[in-house]
Amino acid sequence: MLEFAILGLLHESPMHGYELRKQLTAKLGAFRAAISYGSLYPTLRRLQSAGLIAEGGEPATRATNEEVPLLSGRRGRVVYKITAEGKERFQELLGSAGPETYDSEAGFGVHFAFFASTDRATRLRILEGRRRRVEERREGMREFLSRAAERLDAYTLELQRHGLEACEREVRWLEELIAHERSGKDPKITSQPSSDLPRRSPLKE
Amino acid sequence: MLEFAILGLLHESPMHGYELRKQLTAKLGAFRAAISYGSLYPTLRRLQSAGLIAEGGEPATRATNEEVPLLSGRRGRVVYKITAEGKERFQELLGSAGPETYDSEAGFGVHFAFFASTDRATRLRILEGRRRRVEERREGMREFLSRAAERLDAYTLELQRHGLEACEREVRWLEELIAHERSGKDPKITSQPSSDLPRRSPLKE
DNA sequence: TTCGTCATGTAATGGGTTACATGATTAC
DNA sequence: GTAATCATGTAACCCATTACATGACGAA
Repeated sequence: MLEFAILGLLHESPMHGYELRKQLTAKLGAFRAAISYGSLYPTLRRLQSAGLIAEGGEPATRATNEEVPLLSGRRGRVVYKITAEGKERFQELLGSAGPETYDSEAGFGVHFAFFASTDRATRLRILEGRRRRVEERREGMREFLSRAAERLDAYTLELQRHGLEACEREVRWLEELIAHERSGKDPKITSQPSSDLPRRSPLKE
Repeated sequence: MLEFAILGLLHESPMHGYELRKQLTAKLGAFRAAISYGSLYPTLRRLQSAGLIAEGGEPATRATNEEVPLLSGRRGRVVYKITAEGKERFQELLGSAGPETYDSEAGFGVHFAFFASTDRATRLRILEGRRRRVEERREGMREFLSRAAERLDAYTLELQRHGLEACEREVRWLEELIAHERSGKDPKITSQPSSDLPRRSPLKE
């Protein structure tokens, strides 16, 4: 998961670890807490050893100022960039549709977060796979609820009901997204019909 | 988490490992996948070593038949029961309101699943603590969305929006539960107003 | 000069999972 | 007799976390 996310971000632009964590927190924040440095830095090491990323990228071209921040002798930032093998690996992970892609919130979430880097066919495959999983889960809970409701205490029941509702909502959400993919347009912003937030420009793909 | 859940279930009735897993899956299934035996059995060992549970309970009195299933010489089932120290520990965990109780889905979920074994004051404390956390998270996402929306691609944005919505719904849910606790009644079953599922009897407490 | 935040890292630990191994019991 | 499911367990691994340690840089 971390590997995937790091490759995905470095695919967009070179970055150092600290910045990477901030971006990660932003990109994955919807379904996951911030990752720790104790996890991030060792992973960067591992990716570097594996040849998927390398030191010495030019950090994202920020405007005109920004005169190379004179980090001569000191420990300073280590800017990483993705390598050719890294890009290959990232594409491989993007397209992979194993159970890990649908099972966990995290697995699906990371893939979704990088949907902008994939083609429509892959997006549809993943969305449909996820929908199937959530539907299975939903059916399991429904069946369980109708069979065992009388043996459960009120709180357990309420928890179950809440979980079931979450499944139902996720299925609806996925269905909208699937329909939208099929229609060939950008994912719509469903919550702010009269929002002051700017509409997205077409996806690069 | 596992420790808590095991103690909670054995508090209700003695059980062997396999059965424990099934019950666990049922009770925690709303927010968590089934736990593995590779995790369950070692934990049972640990709890036994710690003196919180002990071998040799009478499994839940099931009807009249059930002539002690002659497990004489073989490996057979190992039925565990909770000890006095175990009960003490369970009460301690039930009442504990550290960050782990609110932060993770799992931490809150386990506590909630055993709400029937707690007093109203503890329930309220936990529900309000959880609400505060989710509100914080919600605010963080709102702020982020309004600040950074134009720099995000459509999919990341949609993921963010979906996450925010989930937070908002959870807060509403918690609010209902809190109001209900304060009113002094059982948690209502909100989804099946004309359900054929039986209504719950008053909570034991 | 001190505080916040930027920035990188290590060691110990945690809390699980998967895969494997074994065997009894029940239903067909 | 054979397949499903009940039942218990171990070993290897995974993917992270927390706590700790270090230090530079900018702003008050």
